[in-house]
Amino acid sequence: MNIKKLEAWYEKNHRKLVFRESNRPYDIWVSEVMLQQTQVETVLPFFERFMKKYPTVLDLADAKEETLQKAVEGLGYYRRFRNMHLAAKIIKDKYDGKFPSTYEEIIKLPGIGKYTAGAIMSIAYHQPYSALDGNVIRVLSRYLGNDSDMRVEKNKKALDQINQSYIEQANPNVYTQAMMELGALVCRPKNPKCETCPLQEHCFAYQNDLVDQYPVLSKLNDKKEFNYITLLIHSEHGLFLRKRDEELLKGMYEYPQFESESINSVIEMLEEQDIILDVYNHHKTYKHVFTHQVWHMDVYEAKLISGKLEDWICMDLDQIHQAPMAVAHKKIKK
DNA sequence: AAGGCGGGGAC
DNA sequence: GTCCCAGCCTT
Repeated sequence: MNIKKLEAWYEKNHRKLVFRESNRPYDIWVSEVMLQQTQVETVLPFFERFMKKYPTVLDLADAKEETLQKAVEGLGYYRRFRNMHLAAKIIKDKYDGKFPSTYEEIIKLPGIGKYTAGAIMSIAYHQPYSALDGNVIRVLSRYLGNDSDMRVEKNKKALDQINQSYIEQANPNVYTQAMMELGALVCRPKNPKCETCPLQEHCFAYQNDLVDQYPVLSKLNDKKEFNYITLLIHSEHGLFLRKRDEELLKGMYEYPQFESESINSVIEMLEEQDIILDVYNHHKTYKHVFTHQVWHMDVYEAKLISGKLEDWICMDLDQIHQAPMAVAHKKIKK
């Protein structure tokens, strides 16, 4: 690979991104975790607010769980930030607040896998460690004409080793960022701009007019569909919400909902638990799509006549505004 | 090795 | 609307 040409392309064409203006490992870490599964444009405002709120790893370690969740509300994959919080506490307690500087220590931290560890090592510490994300997989599989399924771990590992051999010949800091930037700006999933690509001369896919055949990614399983009756339960002091305890959207607040297709069966089910509702309005039907699930939410408004479930929390409008809530329920609005 | 885990952007 | 994108962790 013509690494010199790649690096020159990067120096001339890369975007100016706030999280690249710092070389603190903390900043690189926070941005890379936010960038997992998430586009740069989406991350930008979150990163700036986050850094104002938690300027150092010690501020993050001392953060209140719900305040932190609220700070990342809307980014999705919230487990990332529960792990980040745990890692910050480990850095505070075990590393005296100083971000560890070896690959072996960094990859042990919760929420940091091979990619993020490689990104921190190369970008923040200028060490030659491969950081193979989706962008780099796309660039390399096209460049090399590698048509193996990149959802299969051993195929990814083969590409990772090639990437490792490249970064050892490069300026690690520039190389990692250049490959990701090339994947984002030029070697895009659709409508790649091959005519401006610094690697086109030796790119297998481009030279053979096969760019749209790469990377090869096997299909994901179908999504499971769920029908919910979702309740906006009014009482004198506000609405009832509950805090989710299951892995999906753990810790986020939601309106009580029950897996069912009819409001009447939910009313009956609650009556058996001595909860009497006056359901007075069918608000709207919402659909929310996750990676592996689809929720169909039939939303009703009700007045609570008597009783309540253990996990129902009455909140006024201000409290609801403060509570971290996933988009699935946040978009339910009157 | 496979499945769970959100949300947004392109079209 | 439909399709596409994608690291880390648990099982």
